[in-house]
Amino acid sequence: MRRDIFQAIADPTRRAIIILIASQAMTPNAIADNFHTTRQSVSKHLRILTECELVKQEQQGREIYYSLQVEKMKEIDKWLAQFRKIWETRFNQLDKLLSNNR
Amino acid sequence: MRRDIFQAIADPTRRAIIILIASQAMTPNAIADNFHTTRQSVSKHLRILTECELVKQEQQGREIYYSLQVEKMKEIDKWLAQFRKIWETRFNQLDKLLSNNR
DNA sequence: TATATTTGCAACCGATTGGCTTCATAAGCA
DNA sequence: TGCTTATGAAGCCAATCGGTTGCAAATATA
Repeated sequence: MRRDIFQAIADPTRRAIIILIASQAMTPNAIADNFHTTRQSVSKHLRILTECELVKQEQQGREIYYSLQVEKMKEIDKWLAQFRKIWETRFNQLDKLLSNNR
Repeated sequence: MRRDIFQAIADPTRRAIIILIASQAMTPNAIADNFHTTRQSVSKHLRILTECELVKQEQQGREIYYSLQVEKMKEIDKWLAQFRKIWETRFNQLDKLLSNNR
């Protein structure tokens, strides 16, 4: 079973969950209230997000609070970095071109 | 059929293709040489990448050169931006905490 | 013109995905 | 001690995915 961060953020519901719990920890029930789907389906998404360490749990009585492990998001940022170099170079070239034609 | 950039980069082969053609345009045959898969399978990946505008084609005789539309990658960067804010804030809080304990 | 090369597309197939229902477990509450 | 609430796990199912083979079209080459 492939379980990497890119596959995790491929699903729109999971991306929405990530945004939802980015600023505050939430329980599965509270998260599910925000979607037109069952609590069990959200639970499955949370398991996937947990497995690739994008999310961490904190038990509090019988409730479990889920929150984003924002550090993990840097992995995507790191992957993007190699392209950022390219698009910055292209921008500079365009910039130079515009300067020469002034 | 869902066809967004996040689903496009979910597949490891597609991510490898993206990196491969990031610096130079390549034909499907040349791209397929880099993978342990058939040319048709690569062709299918290229179609998906084209459909979500991550890649553009340039016909040259009977050959078609594929290259990365690096601008499109900024969409991921834009999505990441909202989390970048959070992890920078956390870093600053940690920084402050360290300063206070100095 | 006949042949080879480059490519995309359609059809098929097994594996995976995302949702659902059902059930088991554990914690709070009357 | 029952009853309710919060949650995860298992099993089912239709849809999708990624790969394969086979074929057709267009371009280059002899």
